[in-house]
Amino acid sequence: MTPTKRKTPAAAPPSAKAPKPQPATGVQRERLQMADIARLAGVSVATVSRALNGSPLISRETRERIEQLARSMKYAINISAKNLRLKQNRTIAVVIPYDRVSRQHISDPFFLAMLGSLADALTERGFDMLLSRVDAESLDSVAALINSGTAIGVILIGQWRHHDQLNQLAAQRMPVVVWGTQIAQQLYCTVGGDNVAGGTLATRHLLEGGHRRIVFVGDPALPEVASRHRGYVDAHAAFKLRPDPKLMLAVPFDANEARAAITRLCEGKIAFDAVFACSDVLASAVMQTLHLFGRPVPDDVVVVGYDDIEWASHSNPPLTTVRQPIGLAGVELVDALLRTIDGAVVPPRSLPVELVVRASTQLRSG
Amino acid sequence: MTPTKRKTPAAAPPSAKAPKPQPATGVQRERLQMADIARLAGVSVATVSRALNGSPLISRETRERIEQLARSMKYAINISAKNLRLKQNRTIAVVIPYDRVSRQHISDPFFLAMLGSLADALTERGFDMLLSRVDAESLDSVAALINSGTAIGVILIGQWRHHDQLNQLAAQRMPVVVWGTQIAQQLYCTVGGDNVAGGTLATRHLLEGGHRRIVFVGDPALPEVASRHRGYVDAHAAFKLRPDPKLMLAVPFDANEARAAITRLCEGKIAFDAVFACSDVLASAVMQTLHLFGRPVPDDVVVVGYDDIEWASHSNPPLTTVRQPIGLAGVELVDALLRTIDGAVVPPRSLPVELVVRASTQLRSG
DNA sequence: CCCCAGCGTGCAATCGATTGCATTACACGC
DNA sequence: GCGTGTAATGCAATCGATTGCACGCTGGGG
Repeated sequence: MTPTKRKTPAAAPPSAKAPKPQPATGVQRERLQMADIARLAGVSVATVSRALNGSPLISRETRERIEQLARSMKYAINISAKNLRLKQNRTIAVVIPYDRVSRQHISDPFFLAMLGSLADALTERGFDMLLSRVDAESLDSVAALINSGTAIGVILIGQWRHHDQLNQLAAQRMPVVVWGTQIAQQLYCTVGGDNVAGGTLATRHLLEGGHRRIVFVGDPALPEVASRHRGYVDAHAAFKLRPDPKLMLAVPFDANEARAAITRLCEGKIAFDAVFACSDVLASAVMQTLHLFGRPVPDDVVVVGYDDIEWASHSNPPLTTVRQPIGLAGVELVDALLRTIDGAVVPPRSLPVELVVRASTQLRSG
Repeated sequence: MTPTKRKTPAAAPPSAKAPKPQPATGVQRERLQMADIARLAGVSVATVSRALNGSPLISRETRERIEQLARSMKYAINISAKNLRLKQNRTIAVVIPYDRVSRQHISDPFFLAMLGSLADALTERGFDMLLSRVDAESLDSVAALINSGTAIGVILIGQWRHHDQLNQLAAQRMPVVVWGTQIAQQLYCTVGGDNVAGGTLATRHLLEGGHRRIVFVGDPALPEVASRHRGYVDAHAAFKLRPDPKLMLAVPFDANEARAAITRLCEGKIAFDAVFACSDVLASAVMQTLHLFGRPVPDDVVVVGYDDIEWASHSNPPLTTVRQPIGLAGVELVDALLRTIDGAVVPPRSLPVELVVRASTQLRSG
């Protein structure tokens, strides 16, 4: 009958508590815990726990006393224990895949801005942000983040060419949201700028400026770029035009390749009077190369970029570009992810973009 | 005493396991746990734990069988439980303070590169990287990260003007390492590029090029900039020169302010033939402004930057700059932090920098 | 005067993994 | 045949917080 009530060592020495097993590798210092607060307050840990969590079971008086004490002792709860007990976790992983072959780090300022936006959105909702470097070829490690309980969801920045792998992740019911564009038959949720509209806006602006041979710079193998290209084609169609395929420069988001491609174009004597680049970084490379060939922007060639990174307004000349709604992006990504985690099937969402006209597309008077 | 080899629990219901208490808010899905693997393998959880941790107590045969099973079932350990039991944690917080007043996000590509470098270094050592946004004015929240056990150490990117607060943190024995420069009487550990040497290298290069009126762009209230300025003065001294105070533009790391300052200088008819900017972003703003004033780089004015972000080699003209050892930086910061966590008092460390000469300081022949 | 509702608290089980110690099986020597 | 050593494994306590249930106390109604 006696349910072996785990009897505490009869006369527990009031101060010493267990033979303290030497912290493993010093990876965590000794910390105040709930039992300490309880002892000091002359109540049980249960009461402390309830008090600090604002349970109505505890009298206001007791609660305030305990809160006061905890604060003055700078008590901070042990998150591991809490998470274990509650089977809970408030860590979201943010992943920027990187290219294994080139071992190249993503260096586009656009991504820093996105990280900042995500950090804000997550912090505001009380989540921690785990930044993770993942080989773009093996997104399996994304699954490991979830499976090990390290994070409860993943935000992937950049869809790249990993549609299939993303679908696989989603099929395993991994809570994943991707910054990218909507693709047919995708199982995962994407949030992204309205890339078709962006492409259209930029191209229409150029066409309205009287330009007819508009170079497109960007790798259409990437879904986002493909959408922008569709916008580019659509805008032409609205003018009853069809873009010359020779003006398509399929280069990845890499300034060097953009330079090389523009160089080939110039040396190939292919005529063009405008460039639509799929990122401001690419646009920068393009402008620089044009300069080398003695083709001034905007007098000879006009250029439009994409993203509206801070640099765009400082460049020489300032760059006309399609502004992505970075601030909104963070909020929407986090929102979508949290809903996914809660089991909802969240439809892809595309956010409005706008054209910011600057000097790179305005002919100087004179 | 029937010597049954390894008896399995007589008639354990093979599938059902406990009355499953409904996951709190869906914040964590139901997951495979060690007990499941143990049951499937016909051993105890203790054996599974030892096997997966490579304990020599377990026979090779058993270990391999369990490893195999765990892998095929895609078992992933529960980190919270492990951390709780081991009083351990492998999360490092990386903090980029941001300015509360301007609510401005750090947008310098240099920081993205640094983040990448840190992510690599931490991943390699098996640590998670928690990216945290912290108001630069209240670094207390840094202490909270540690106290709550969320992270075991903090890497701060940027010393800014928070020397005193950093000292306070260190005085509380918070494991903190800062990317910055060594200051007298600092209690915390810094790792940084050799800023004095960087300033000297850049300035000497300009002086050797025959330039004598060298503008300095950067806010000497920031310790790193102050060191670079010392290098700037030292280099002058080596040439038996003293820089003209009027050529000191004390602007923070903000392109707009740099533009404004250069504009004032130009409009003020103050003569200068070279600029040393304390970041490539500032250098970019400077070059653009000079262009507006019809002062070509490098023909009229030469410019040196700092950091060697990727853009520097693509700018127009390509920018001469002081290269910071980003890759090394991540490794060294992590190293220093881990040693600090282990209780060592780690001395500040400064890393070698090098001058990368490009077209922005080379007079075009012709 | 007794019973019971209701409030405030405490007890003890629980989350999932680790590990000191106990236990089992077997081999070997005397 | 028995004691003893060794190798392999299991038992159960433990990490720190949460929470269902039990319990003690108080006051009002019967």
